[in-house]
Amino acid sequence: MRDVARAAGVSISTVANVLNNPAVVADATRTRVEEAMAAVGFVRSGPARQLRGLPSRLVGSVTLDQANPFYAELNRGIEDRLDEAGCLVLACSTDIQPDKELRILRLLEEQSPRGIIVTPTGENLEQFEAIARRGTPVVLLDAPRGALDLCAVAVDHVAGGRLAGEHLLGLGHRHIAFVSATWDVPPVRDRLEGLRRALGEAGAQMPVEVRMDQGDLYRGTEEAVLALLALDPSPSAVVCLNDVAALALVRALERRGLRVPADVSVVGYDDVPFAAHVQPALTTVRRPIRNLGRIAAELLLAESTPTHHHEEQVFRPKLVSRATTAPPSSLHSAASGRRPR
Amino acid sequence: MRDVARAAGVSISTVANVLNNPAVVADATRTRVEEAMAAVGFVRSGPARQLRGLPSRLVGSVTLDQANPFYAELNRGIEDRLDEAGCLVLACSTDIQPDKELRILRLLEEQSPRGIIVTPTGENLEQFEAIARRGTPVVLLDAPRGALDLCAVAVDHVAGGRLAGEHLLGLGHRHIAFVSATWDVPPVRDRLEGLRRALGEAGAQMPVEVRMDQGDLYRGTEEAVLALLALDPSPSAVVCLNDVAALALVRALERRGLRVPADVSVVGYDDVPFAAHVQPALTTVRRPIRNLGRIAAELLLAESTPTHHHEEQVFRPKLVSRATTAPPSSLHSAASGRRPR
DNA sequence: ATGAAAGCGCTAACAC
DNA sequence: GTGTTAGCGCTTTCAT
Repeated sequence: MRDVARAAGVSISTVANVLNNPAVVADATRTRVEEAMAAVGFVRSGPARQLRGLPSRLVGSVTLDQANPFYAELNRGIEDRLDEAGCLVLACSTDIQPDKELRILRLLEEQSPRGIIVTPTGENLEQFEAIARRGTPVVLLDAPRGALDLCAVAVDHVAGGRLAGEHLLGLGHRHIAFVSATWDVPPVRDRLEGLRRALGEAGAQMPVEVRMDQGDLYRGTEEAVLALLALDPSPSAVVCLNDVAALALVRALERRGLRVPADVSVVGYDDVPFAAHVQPALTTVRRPIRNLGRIAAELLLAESTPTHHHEEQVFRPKLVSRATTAPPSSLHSAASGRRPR
Repeated sequence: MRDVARAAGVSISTVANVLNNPAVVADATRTRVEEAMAAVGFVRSGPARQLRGLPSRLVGSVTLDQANPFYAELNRGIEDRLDEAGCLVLACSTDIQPDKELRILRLLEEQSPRGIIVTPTGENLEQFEAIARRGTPVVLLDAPRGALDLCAVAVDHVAGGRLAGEHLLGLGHRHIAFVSATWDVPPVRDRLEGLRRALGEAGAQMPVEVRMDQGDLYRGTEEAVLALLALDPSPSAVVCLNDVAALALVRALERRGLRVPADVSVVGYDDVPFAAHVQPALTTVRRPIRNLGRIAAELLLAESTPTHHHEEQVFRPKLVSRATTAPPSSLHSAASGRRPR
């Protein structure tokens, strides 16, 4: 700004005025200053403005893994809304490691961003309240607000799990397994809980949980399939924690000679973009991914309005029936205690 | 820092010393200051540090669309390398709109980030040199360095297109189409160019280009398939600009009763994570996506070393032969001028 | 309509 | 070992 002022032969505050209050500046002066800005290649300093207390244009988005199709899509929703407000997304992945999450949150907080949208890795949600108290608004994603003094956008995963269960029950399945991951996270536990409730209320057998190592998608799914087949009675259907796992599982099942859905039904979760385009197309529990992101960004932006009250938006997922589910094979329904080979 | 100093009964510079030069501070004082920091809930101000000229911890990543599996994966590679250096990624999408790209670049530059990694939407690469001249290092991704005074990580897409062509020629295909998008971007043009060269050298018929509207994946692919079928001779194989398009095309082909690869072969591009897991698994031209991101981040970080020289890293893609390609059906090879119904 | 001056939170060079 | 001070680029109040 000093350079611009000198080049235009005016004071620094006049330059400031053409920037922040152009109406107050004489037309001739303004033009001169604008030309000077172009000539000098002037770029306003965000950090300096922030130091003066103006709102930051940065928003943190902390997800479990931005490469995962679900979070990639979510971040895009966040970006779209923030872009409308002239803000930028800081995309971070925790890999479900609480210490990495902590480190990232600290780093983010140091940038004094406009706020942070976070998908927590664990149960310890107080740390987010602490961040908010220190002055950086936090909105929780995929975590219930509970008693917290924060905004949240949540999905009723218990209802989602129930939806998956009821769909399979309706098709006649009685032995249903749940494939989870080696790590644990409340949204996944809730899906299993919902499935449990659906099966319990129908008097069906409780779901067996098989954990799949997603670190090595290939070996992990092979082992999960073996574990599934080793069950007695072997399940006629399996609900997966998400679509990525479901797709991998379908392939592993097929490699072992089992047909989906003829021999085993599979239901995914999320309805990520590829779910409708794989073969067979995934039956899945849909949540409006991009919109989740938009709403989270919306709540975050609203935090800076004077009359703001914290708010929770809860989404109810829907079942999308496609081609990976069907009634159980005669083998399963005729002799449910028998294991097909 | 003032609050911390007061709480610890020391001066501000002592607080600064425990932060930046802890060795020089007496143990007792240091502990006292550290306790005060915890009590006050002290968070260092990034903006203030930057104002003092210290390196920023922010790096911009400007891609065509961060929700696209290719860029999601790329950003993860960038994030992984930056994380090691304590830096954060600002993930932006241009949607291939030059004006949006310009706006985002400006916004990014205002944050005075450590640098910007950009996948350009167009041919006008001088703007990036201008940004670099103004002090924000830029590394080009998926664009050739050319005569530019910038770092770049590029992929030899001409070689990639050629690979796809040679693979299909080797299987016996002579009539090959190329599916591009409604927009144009140099990396895609290069793939077509490579394909052209391969076919030309083999004396095969030049590829026909069919543009697919990716805005509406469903209708876009339907129309693309119709256009493909309307060709005379109808192609026995098609090369797609990327894996997302390839997957959609395979599905649309199947909906029209054509089998892949029995009736038509399809080759994708990129080898995104799902490519190996769809059915039939995509034959594709692979580039090391995550690594591309890592290297780009690496080059960017290296810009701040004193002895830095701009550098270009060129990657040569590889063909991954999977299940969407096979020799042409007898129909095609017997009567190449005839169109199957 | 334009300019002078203070201060945001921090760092670094220097004095004590 | 600890404190004093100047200044990074900007905004804003107040004077002219």
